Amino acid sequence: MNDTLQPAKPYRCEESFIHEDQVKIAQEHLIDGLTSTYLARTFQALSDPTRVRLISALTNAELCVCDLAAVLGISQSAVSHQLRSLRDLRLAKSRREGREIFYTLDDDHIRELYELGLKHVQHG
Amino acid sequence: MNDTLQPAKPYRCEESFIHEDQVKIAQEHLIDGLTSTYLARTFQALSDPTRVRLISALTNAELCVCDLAAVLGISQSAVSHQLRSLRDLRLAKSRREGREIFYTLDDDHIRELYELGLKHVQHG
DNA sequence: TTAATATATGAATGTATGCTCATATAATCA
DNA sequence: TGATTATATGAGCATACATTCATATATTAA
Repeated sequence: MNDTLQPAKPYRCEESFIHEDQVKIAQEHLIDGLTSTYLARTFQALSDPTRVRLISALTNAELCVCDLAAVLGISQSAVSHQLRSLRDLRLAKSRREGREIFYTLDDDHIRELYELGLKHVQHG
Repeated sequence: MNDTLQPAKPYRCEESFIHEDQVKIAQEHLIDGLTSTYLARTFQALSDPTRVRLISALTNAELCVCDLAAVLGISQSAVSHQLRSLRDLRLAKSRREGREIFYTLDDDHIRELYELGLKHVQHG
């Protein structure tokens, strides 16, 4: 039959990739939905000024909730809520001593992430 | 006069720091409000699954909007909106070629941040 | 046991954000 | 020029989130 009767549809984006080679590379590095969700959550934990300040305060010291609130100048409740986020996402961990609870960064990845981000901000 | 008539107020959190030494260290590392805002915004750019996937696709390839949409399997409009966020926050940059616009990561800090975050997620 | 203190948490509220839909802009092609 | 294609963007909507307020839990002191 005559293939030309139905003109080939234009090489449009919705139907096929335009730049096959680059797309191939991109597909190899593309992360899946679940990984992207977890990764996004990690960065999300650092996406608030208050939490970033908490991280900065904890980079080299172990502090109780009360002192963290005082250092940042915000309410105890607000600090507690944010610390919970940091704890849930394994960015910070806590230790009880009597009626106080002391917080530190969970591991060195966090400090590295924080410092790398800071470098980016201060460099631009 | 007798100092004991007015009992010294308890060493409460609202009035003074409890752990002076740790507080001092924390204060030295505490970042100011403006810096924390900028830093938080940078992380915020990475705090969404779609944007993280865009970053992952761009780690080793330069892609046009259309191919990015196809690779991620989402609408062109959604991609454009997210690319704008990435551009505004200097995580990605664009280059026009005819009617196509190609995106790449803005600099190596971004790739490093992404890879460090990924390491954290995959390690836990 | 009662009071005081440190921390956590649920509800409410205002604000931000991500997507979709429709449309605008910009570049190429016929 | 008019049609097509690639990308950008504004409005609208539904959802998520950060803070505050009130209150609960847990530990120590009296």
